[in-house]
Amino acid sequence: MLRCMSLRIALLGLLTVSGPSSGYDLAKKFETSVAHVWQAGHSQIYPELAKMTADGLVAVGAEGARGRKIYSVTPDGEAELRRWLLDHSPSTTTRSETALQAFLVPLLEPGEAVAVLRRMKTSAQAHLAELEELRAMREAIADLAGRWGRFGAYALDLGIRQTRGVVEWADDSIADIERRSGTA
Amino acid sequence: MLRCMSLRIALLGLLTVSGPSSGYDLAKKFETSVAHVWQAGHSQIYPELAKMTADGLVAVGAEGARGRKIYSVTPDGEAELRRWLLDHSPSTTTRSETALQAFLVPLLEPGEAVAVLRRMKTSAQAHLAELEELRAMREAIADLAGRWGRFGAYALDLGIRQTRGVVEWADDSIADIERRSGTA
DNA sequence: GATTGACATGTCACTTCTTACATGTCACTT
DNA sequence: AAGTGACATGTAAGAAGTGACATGTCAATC
Repeated sequence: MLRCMSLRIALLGLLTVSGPSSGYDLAKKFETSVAHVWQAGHSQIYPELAKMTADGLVAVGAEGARGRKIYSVTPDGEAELRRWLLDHSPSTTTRSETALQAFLVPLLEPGEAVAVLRRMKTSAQAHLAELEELRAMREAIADLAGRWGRFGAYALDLGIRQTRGVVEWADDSIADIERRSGTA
Repeated sequence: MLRCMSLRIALLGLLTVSGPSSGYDLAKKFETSVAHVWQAGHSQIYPELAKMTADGLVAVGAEGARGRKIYSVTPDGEAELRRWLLDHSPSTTTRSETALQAFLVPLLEPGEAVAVLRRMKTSAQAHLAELEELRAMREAIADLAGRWGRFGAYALDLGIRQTRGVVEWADDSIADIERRSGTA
């Protein structure tokens, strides 16, 4: 019954920091920023912007070259975003394939389980490197990119900590399995 | 084009450790175990079990009292589960309302941002207490519940670490915002 | 002048997920 | 005998999300 707001909130936030932008621009910026915390493709973004326009949260200003529609956040949209951030307790329902593999891994033989955990560690390390590079780039251009301020910075920090946590967890779990299977 | 397997994998895993069970039993056990990593209700579980039966991954043995259908994992089902664990690299697409709030929080005034982060910390602490109690209970009955072995234990450990990470992150972020707004 | 490729916006079919509704069984109480 | 409540299995409508397809613009190259 209650509409899931996350996508529209993400778009409102992105549009707020970007200033007036086309759907195309938003979709591009989306995949290198907000997509790290809320995945969505252009086939979801375009219809959502249309609905948000109908609901008065954003408005189309000028229509630029090549049929670009330039969206801006309306006062209603700003209020909606603020309300969601201030009043909405985020739902905790999880759906993570990584966590599911972690859950099920004891069903395998110790050797196989260790192999799976090693793969998980490797991909977490790769992800970590990506995020750390992103943060390094952000810090390097911090003075130039004042426009964005700390937008996304705390989430990036959280992502880095969580991913480091996965690497450490994988190490400890591998050690645990080897200890248990060695003594068994 | 490629089917999302997570729900059927979760059910195969649960059915493997539970032994032959009814859909009802599976749904009950699901919500206190696998649901922590992959949320699903009975209205998704019953149809999925039917599809899995059609695909030969599980089979209905006896039909017990009150129309209970007792499912078991078939050799094909076991193979499917093993294959997914061994060969499938989990997709990394995230969709977390908490992380989205973390992302957008710099759009608020410092005071408001701190309030939001405090709320996030509180709910993370509550979640942490829940998970730690779950682990304490598991350890207490470890000898009796040999049936389940380490099933779910590594995921629980990961969840506890991640949730502790959120608490620490919230503390550090609050301190960061207060420092920045104090000197500004 | 034709082709290529980035720009730009959308739709469509399909799967997945959520909430609420619907139906019936059986044990135990009153 | 009737009622309550846990047991047990489903369906249905609609929202959300995915991947592929469709269409057209414009600038630069060949």
